Amino acid sequence: MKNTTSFEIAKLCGVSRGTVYRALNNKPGIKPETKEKILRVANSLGYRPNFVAQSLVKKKTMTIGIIVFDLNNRIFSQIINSIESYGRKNNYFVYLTLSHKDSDLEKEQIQYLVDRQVDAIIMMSVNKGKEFEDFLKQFNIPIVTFGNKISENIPFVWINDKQAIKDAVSYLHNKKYTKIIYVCPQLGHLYTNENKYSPEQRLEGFIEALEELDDMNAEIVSTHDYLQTIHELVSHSSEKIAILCTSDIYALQVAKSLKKNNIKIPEDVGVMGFDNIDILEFTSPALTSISFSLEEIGRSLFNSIMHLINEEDAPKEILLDHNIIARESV
Amino acid sequence: MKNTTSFEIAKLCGVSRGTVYRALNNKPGIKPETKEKILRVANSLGYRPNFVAQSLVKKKTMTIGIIVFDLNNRIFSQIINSIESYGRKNNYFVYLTLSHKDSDLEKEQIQYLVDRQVDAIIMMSVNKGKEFEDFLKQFNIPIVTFGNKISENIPFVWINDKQAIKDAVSYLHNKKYTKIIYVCPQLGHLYTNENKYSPEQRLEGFIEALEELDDMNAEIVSTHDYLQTIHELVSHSSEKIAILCTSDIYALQVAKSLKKNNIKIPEDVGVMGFDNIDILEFTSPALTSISFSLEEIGRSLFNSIMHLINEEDAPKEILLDHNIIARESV
DNA sequence: CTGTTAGCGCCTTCAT
DNA sequence: ATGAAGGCGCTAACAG
Repeated sequence: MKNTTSFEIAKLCGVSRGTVYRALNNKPGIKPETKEKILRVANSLGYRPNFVAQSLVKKKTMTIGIIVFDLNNRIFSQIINSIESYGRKNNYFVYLTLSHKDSDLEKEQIQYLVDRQVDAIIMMSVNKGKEFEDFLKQFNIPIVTFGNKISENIPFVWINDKQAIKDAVSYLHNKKYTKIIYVCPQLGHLYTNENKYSPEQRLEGFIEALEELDDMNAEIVSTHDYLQTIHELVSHSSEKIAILCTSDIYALQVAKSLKKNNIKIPEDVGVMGFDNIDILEFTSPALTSISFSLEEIGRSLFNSIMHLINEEDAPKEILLDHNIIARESV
Repeated sequence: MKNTTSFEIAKLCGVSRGTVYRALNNKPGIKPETKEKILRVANSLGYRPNFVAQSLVKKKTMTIGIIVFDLNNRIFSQIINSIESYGRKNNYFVYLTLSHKDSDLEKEQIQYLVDRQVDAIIMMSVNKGKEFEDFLKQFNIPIVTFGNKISENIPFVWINDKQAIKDAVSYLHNKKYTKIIYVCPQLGHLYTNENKYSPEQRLEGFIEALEELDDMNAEIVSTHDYLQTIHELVSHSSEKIAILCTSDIYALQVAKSLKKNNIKIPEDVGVMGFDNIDILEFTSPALTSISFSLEEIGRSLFNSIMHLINEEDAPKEILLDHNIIARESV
């Protein structure tokens, strides 16, 4: 069963397609009676404009492409959830594509999104640097990023990672901890080209924070066997130690490992996470973490992308608020 | 900067668009030399076919619409993750749309997806029943569902909820529990039209399981203040009680509440969840739960939808395996 | 006010 | 082996 077209309505009403178009799109210059008749007929036929044809001629698809690593990370899900909601209210639909942290795949996905004429792209990218920026420039399409900044020239919405870690250190300092074990993903591999802007910023924040303190010792753990390393560090020390993790998943892992070794949190050692994922309250002890609003990040991303789509400027960097959610683990 | 079209290539090569088309699409009936030349020119111009134009004429957009409640539920994220992966390998893109459990919104989203000419829809629906089935039928578009079954006529991929709960009960029975408190969402409201197929199946499974056992007491808790209710049930009883929750979130909530009241798990009372979300191992005690592969559900959904798109039959019901992940809470 | 016409960029059939 | 022409369904400028 074919869809009815504006042409069929025209025939049925004994008018031209131009007139039908005017009626359907509230264009001026049409007699009220004919307009009404056309609308009535269109309605009775269940007429729906062909969106693809519209897109073709208008060169606008009312869709936004989103690229993230995957949906295992709750952060991505929640940001997408937020973008989708704002999108819907503005008649934008969302293409969801995953890069699986594969830089070639990511580029491929961008190419495909562009092929499909999306009006804009929102992404957290694996790629980075000038070359990638040029790659993006060639498409001449609005792009907004989050999490990992690509360059100063591409709008970026996130939190102030550096300050967040500084705040965490200061929080721990106030709690009289004398040593912080900082747990983060591996950085600075020369052989990888992965964009690790966010973790890098956090590490910088950590180092800067330490420089401002003279009564705080520190250790940075980023190896694969970090649990083992931490265990050793904790065992052979008489200091008051806090373990500051750059993601809640690390923190949960650490807490589990400590408990298994009968090390008490927070009595023996403190643990702090980052992201404030939704189940922290269910662990015991409940984990202290750094929180920020993913809903707001989504809103801000959408906001910026709308500006760009409308050929207005968008801020090159928007850093939203974060705050420490104090629970029992530290 | 405009995109190059096949027409421009034609001009540059001094051939017609038809010939360009043949070259670009590996169609027979073209001299190798001209083909090569066209391809070379196309390549040097960075030619990319206009996907929208293609969709218009082919009446195929190579996109699948997905509708779920929202992305707060990890289950949805993971299923979508899976579908996206299979989709990508087959050149399908995914429109992600959320219904927020709003039945009108869900219908609207379906309409919009159809307007955008998606090739198929995969969804977990809020709507149900004959009327909704007819609503869907009118679009004449491949649809596959999961989680909540709409009707016997619309393909459905999920697990055997009923059997899963039966297995859980039998597992608890073997563990010598004499009473089960079953925690589930509110069901059977006459004034709501929400599709609660999955929770209903689970409840039926629970009731059937009980009927087969004569040494098992039970209590069903589905009120909003279930934590309070449970607390009372647990306090005033000398039986060996297990609390069987139809979702891990309930189970976590219950466990937290019990711990707060100094009731020990599993010594004083057992707790069991459903879904086996990824952080159960981090709680203490680690929660026993019912697990099933969301990756497989995604794969199966995609598989069925491909069959339907290719106008082949797809099974009306596919129930994948589940199994109990024994941890410490029961 | 309404009709005509020419695209958008691609696919497809029919001639040559 | 190639070209010409019509069509997908809608938009938009121009006539009348």
